[in-house]
Amino acid sequence: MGRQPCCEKIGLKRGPWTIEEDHKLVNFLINNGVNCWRMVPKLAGLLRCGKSCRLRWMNYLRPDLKRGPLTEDEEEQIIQLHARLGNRWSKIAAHFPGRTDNEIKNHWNTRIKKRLKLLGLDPATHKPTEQSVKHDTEIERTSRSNDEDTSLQFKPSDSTALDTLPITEKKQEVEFASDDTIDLMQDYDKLWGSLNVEAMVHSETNPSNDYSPSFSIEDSVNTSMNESISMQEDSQKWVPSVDSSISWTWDDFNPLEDFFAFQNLY
DNA sequence: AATAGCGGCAACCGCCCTACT
DNA sequence: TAGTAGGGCGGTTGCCGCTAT
Repeated sequence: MGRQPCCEKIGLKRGPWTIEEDHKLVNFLINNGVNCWRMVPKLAGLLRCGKSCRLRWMNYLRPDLKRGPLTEDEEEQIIQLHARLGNRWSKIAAHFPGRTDNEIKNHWNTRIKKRLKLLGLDPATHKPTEQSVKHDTEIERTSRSNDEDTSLQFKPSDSTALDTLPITEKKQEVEFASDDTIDLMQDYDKLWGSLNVEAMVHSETNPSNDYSPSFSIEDSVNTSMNESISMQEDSQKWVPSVDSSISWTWDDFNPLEDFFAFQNLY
């Protein structure tokens, strides 16, 4: 006996959301908040499944979303977190206020995976591929024979990250961070430190692409782990009181322009 | 100018987890 | 304690726009 579907799919709309649907959903959530996602489409007058509404809101319409490409700094953090957490995208996303798990997952699949492969690392295991192991051994031998090139030695810059985690998560993450993983994290620092990877990747994959993040790295750096955790907690509460907590400053949010343009029609 | 190939990303699917009764 | 409903999550799909030919 299979599980019942989350909703009656017959007669429901699927595919990309229209401006009008976005407007209805945002309007409803602002005025009413959400107690039960299943009821949202009915009450908001949408021919969508409740899950679809939730997804649209969480991944696209939420006003606290940070739009724009991920910075190099964020990418590095994602790689380090992935080494500890694996494909637990929501856990990883929790460290990046304003970023969604879907966004990070997509970014991982489309860009970071390639980047790691270029570095000779298997994105799934974070272990060097066979070829690169050979290559690495060569380098290791050379650097050792050339004597103590300290520039290649690991500096544990990320060693304090775990300290800022909640105890339960800390336990979970420490369990995941095997010796192998820690070694790999050390390798990352070595690799990132010694290579101008960004330039390399872009010159190989898209020479004309001028990679320029639309916001400063400071944004993410200034957001400490503690802040991200408190925001994570806040995000559990804010939806029901959405009307009081939103400051509508979706400057870069294209659909919003359309949303307001749409609203002017009334 | 047309079109095939490719990459990025929004959205869907279905299983898992948790809270509630 | 067991059963159930509903939300959360990760994997996957398919569309759209860009680029190369």
